[in-house]
Amino acid sequence: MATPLPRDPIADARLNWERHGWSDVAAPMAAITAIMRTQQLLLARIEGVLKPFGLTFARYELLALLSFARSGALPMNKASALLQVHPTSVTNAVDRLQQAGLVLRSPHPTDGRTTLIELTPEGRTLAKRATAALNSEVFAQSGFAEQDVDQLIRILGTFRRNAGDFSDEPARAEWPDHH
Amino acid sequence: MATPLPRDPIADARLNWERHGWSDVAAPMAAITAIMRTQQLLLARIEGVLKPFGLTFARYELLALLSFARSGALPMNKASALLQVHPTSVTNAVDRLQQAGLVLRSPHPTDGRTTLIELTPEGRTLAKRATAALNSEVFAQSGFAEQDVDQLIRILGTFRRNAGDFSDEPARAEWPDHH
DNA sequence: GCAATATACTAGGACATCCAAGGGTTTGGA
DNA sequence: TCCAAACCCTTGGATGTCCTAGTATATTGC
Repeated sequence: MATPLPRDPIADARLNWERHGWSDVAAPMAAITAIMRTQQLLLARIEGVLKPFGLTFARYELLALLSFARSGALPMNKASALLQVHPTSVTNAVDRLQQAGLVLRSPHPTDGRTTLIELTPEGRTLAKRATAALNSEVFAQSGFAEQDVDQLIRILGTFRRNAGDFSDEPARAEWPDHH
Repeated sequence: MATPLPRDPIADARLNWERHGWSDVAAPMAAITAIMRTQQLLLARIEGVLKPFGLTFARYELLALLSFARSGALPMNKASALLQVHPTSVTNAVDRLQQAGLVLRSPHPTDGRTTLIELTPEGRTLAKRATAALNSEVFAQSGFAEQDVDQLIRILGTFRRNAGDFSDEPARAEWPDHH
């Protein structure tokens, strides 16, 4: 990480927007830019913690998702939907996790199109250890005040719902589409 | 964008964290995951608007930065610092912008190590048009309530300062002043 | 003044993401 | 029944980000 800048570049961008007569959108521009930059900082922090485990964030997310599935296995398209990434990104992650012996592919019992991703014992162990590391080194020291965490969850939750990520109301339980 | 999920996957992840006895870090985990996902959604929206201009967000950011520099030119290392990306990312962006005739490289008048990035007239025009599009199609319809925008700017600003992005005090001080 | 150190940019490689396209499997309507 | 449409996964290509290393230029210190 380089030396801190003397001034906040996003605050400066906001001033530039206002100076050019775009005051009406200067604040949302600043908020959105701040989200982009914060994501970059958080991702770097997370990847730093995962590196000793030979994992990237994308691979960790898949591993963690599998570890929470009761059977330890999920169809690839389901993983793609839950992680909200493109199917090819899941293919990529599975390729590498499989090469590392952390997951394996198995055919779906009834649907010949579908491939199941299955956690190996090594994969389950590594997921546990990596989660413990993230919990203590990132999430427990997130850098956000407690009430700000709640604000973020609320604000970004509303945004994501409006963006079409999901459709439920806050707090309910049901598992859909068991085929 | 696929069909909305019936349930919020991040809220589910939070429940999983709590069920495994990690309640103390479940909320920060959810907040951080939400930031990652929100960034992904916003980036996709922005890139969609910029695509007709032949720009990506990375190239647009550089173009916009140059357009706010009085001389329309910046040293590459300065651009790297202000955009807070790795120098090689700037090299990459400049390569492509130069190929498109939007910027050009010129030697620094006094420092032989430094290369200046200069906006061409075409680059300046395109920056204006792209900014207008982003303002009306993204920032003016950000999907955040007005007071939530302020919250985001405050929360993420504090985070970025603590993370070492910059060192100045907030522009509009609500805290006791010390001059 | 000259060598050692620091700084600036670029080349090459690893990863991740998306899109477009292709081949196999299933489903559903004529 | 049967073929077209829908669905699932993978391959190949484009982009962006970072890291490491290498080259060139400046600055510093003796």
